[in-house]
Amino acid sequence: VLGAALDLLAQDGPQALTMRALARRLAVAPNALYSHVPSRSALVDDLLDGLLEWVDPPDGDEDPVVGLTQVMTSTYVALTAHPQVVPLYLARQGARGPNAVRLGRTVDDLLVRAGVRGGAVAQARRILVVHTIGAAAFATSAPDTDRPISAEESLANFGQSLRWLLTGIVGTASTDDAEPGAPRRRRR
Amino acid sequence: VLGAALDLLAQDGPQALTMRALARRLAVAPNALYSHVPSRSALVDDLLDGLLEWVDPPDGDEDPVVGLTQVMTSTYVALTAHPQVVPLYLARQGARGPNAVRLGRTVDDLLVRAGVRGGAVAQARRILVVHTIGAAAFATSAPDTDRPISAEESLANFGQSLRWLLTGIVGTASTDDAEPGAPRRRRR
DNA sequence: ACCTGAACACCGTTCAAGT
DNA sequence: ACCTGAACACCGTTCAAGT
Repeated sequence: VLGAALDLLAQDGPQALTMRALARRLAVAPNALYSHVPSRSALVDDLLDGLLEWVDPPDGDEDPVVGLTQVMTSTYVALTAHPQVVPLYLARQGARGPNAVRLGRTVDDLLVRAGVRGGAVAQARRILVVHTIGAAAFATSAPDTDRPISAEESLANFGQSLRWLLTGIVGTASTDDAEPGAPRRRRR
Repeated sequence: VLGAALDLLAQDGPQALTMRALARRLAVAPNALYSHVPSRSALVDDLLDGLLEWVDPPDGDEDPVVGLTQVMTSTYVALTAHPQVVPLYLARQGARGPNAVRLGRTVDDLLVRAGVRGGAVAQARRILVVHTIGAAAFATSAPDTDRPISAEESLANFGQSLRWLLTGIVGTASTDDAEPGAPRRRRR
């Protein structure tokens, strides 16, 4: 149905995802699509939320910082796995579908378990989401002035910055209302 | 000339910035615009780089971490001051004009002065840029599930996360190849 | 240098009608 | 439920021609 839209995206880029082109690929009249999807923007929304389907939820019983690292990294990987979708994601400025909501709740839970309290939870979540989408956008964009960056490098960049952010987030929380290092289960 | 494009953007949103609408506003034929601008995408590029004109360059002799905070915050402010332009910025995935290049060099200089070395400079710059654009995008986007966020809150979010990132960046640099705190000019 | 008229090859979407 | 034909109101861009 709308899996053809993904094919079209992967093949010809986000620019080429038009209702008419999609209809052409499915060998139907352009307006036939409106029997399956209310509008082009709804189609894009479905596409975006569908991508988040592939994000692994963490096991639920490990160190919350490890869990956060897993979720955000998994999101980053899911986004960068479909480079052509990321620009659409940016144009929509984030997804609003059920998967996006579910993911937000998961992150909030982990933040709470990591010792973040009250309004800082939403703040920290927003920062993490911003950063992850932004990083995915840059990783999947054409290189500007620099030499091209490998996928491994991009992932390393992301991992590094994520570590810094998480250190800042739980560090602030723990110095405010917990023992230093308290959220961690074990020391190594 | 193309200041009318900014007016049109501010008034009717990024969606409405079309060559034909712009021509209508200027009371000329649509194709008359091609005497002033080679194409629509060139027009958008000029718009984006023009926005970066407003970023304050730091004084050049203060603490590099303070300088970085100033530059990135100024960039964030410049971006959020023109909310309608930010989506275009995202669609283009960053600017490639002269102002963008100049800004990149400024950031690199500050990073070097902060003790970051070699390949970590480009990595750190990329992270900072990603984060700043991402934060501006979220600040200027419509609220999704949450209650609306005030401009002050957004700026506070950004300042907080920027502090964390900078701590991570210079912290890593200084523990690797410098005395702890060495990049700082003075202690308070 | 800057503009116009006319045209080309596209868009998303709707409406009425068919099976 | 799913499709088609025809139409509406748009796009960006080009070409030839005018001043």
